Amino acid sequence: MPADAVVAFEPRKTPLQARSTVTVEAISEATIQVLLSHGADRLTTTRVAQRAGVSVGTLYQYYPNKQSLLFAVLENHLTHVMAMVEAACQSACHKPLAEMIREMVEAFVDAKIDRADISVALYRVAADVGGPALIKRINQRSRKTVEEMLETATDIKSSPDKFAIDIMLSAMAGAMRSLLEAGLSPALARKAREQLVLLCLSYMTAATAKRV
Amino acid sequence: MPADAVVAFEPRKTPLQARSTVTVEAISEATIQVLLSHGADRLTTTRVAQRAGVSVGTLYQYYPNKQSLLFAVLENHLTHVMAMVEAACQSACHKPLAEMIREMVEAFVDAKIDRADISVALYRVAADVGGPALIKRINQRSRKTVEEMLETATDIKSSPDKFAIDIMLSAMAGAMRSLLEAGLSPALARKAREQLVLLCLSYMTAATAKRV
DNA sequence: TCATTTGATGAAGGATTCTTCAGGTTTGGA
DNA sequence: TCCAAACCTGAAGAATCCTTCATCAAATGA
Repeated sequence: MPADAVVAFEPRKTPLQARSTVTVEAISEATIQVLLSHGADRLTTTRVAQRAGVSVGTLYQYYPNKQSLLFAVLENHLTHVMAMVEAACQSACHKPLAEMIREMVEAFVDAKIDRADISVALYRVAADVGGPALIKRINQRSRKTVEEMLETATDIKSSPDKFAIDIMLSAMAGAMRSLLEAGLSPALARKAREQLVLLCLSYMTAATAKRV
Repeated sequence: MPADAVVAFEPRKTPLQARSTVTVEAISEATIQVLLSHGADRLTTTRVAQRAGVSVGTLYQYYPNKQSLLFAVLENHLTHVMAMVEAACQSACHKPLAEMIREMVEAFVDAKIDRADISVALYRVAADVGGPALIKRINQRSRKTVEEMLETATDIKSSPDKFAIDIMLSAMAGAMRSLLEAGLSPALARKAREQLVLLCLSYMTAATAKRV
């Protein structure tokens, strides 16, 4: 394969019969299982197919290559976490800054902890081809969501600039990553929530104050 | 290779003659070059050797395997960044909190920006076997360094707990990573320094206040 | 029922890459 | 000068893994 080969990520074929719907579901689930039990670098298409109870050929009928498989799982996870955050941002509109931040951060932390093992497994996948671009998209969308929420805050005159929001979100995600990778007991999880809220809130407060 | 095989990271043999000293230096440098030009997943031992102007066999005389090669480069980078941070912490002892944080954060940001390309290339290496353990060690040492510095602060009664420091450091590193991966222009670099200082300082201030 | 479409199989091709080792070259000291 | 140790070479072994395709099985609908 040439160095600059273009890799397709889109599914090759969409299931029509009920039978194949079950199959793609099984493959998707098996991908996560193998990711958890063997790790990203020892995940092979044959192993995934075996775990899903189908043959490799079947796998390649729905995913053009191995990367598209991992990409699909990563996209699914990120989309899910982001949906949680978006919902929190929706419900926190027109409230004071402190409540906004708390709801948003807690939604993020809870979503991550809820799928801690998958999160950890996917941190390696995220570095693969396609991952960075996807993350960039998700980041931009997250930034926009938070930005729009902050504009409705009842107790600040002007919301912080885009750059500050980016910093906050990446700091939050980075700290969370470190915590997850270190292994997070339920006891620490509560503390983590609290501290991450404090981190984001104190920064947002400071960043906002500067512009009033 | 069995799933739980133990991989050696230590150099296989230490150079005695001047000739071989040059060789290992060339191999180490070539590893970085290949990392930058081809990326972590397209780095092969043959390519590194070729770039270094030696044969593969020579490479394997000093590094027991490919991973130890990458491990060495990663360790070198992390150690360098950490030395910068430690120096800053040293010189910031017995000063007010705000100055401490500023010096520490700026040292970190500058060190990272100074080797931005290597940093980005190594983020993928860091996820490989051996990386997590190394990072854990570095994190602990960083935490200790910052902790000791904070205890000499002239304007706070009690320093924040370990957990809060961990959060701050991982948030700082996470935000920096995101910035580096997005590509950081010199203009943005200044803004990043400033904002990361604000992030860490506002959090430390808040975390400290709670315990006084 | 039966033809057509959809789905599944898995051995084998093809490509990549790590690592070794038998044999050669260079160095440094006696 | 000469030898032993250090150093270097690179073709080949060995292992792994992605992906295809000829072939078979199942489902759909007319």
